[in-house]
Amino acid sequence: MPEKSFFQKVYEVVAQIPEGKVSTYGAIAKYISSANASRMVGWALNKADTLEVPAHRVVNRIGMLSGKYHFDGLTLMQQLLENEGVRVIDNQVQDFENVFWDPSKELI
DNA sequence: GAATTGACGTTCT
DNA sequence: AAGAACGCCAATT
Repeated sequence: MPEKSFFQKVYEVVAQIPEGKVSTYGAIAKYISSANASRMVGWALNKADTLEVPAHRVVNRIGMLSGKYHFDGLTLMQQLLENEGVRVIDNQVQDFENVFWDPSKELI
């Protein structure tokens, strides 16, 4: 087995984000490659469309649902988060610090 | 096969 | 303080 690719690591981390919590592209990217390869995280999630990856739990650093346009509906991402207990108003996560899930701290 | 792009973030000017 | 440029890895054209 070759080493896990960047994408595969992204899937692992994102898949472990607990309900009611969200993470950021930068945090995940930094946790994986120790560099701000945040764009690749977005790419990975774009390809992860078919996979069972909670891409809706990943937002940008300001807690904004920047990738909501990649979901079926314009409010699907927001609805998914609200369904998990995350308050989202106008494509922005409320209490972002409170629901922020840092892989480098929470994940082993 | 080379150039461009892509759900972002940091750094330089 | 605000805006522009660069960096990261992989995929698409």
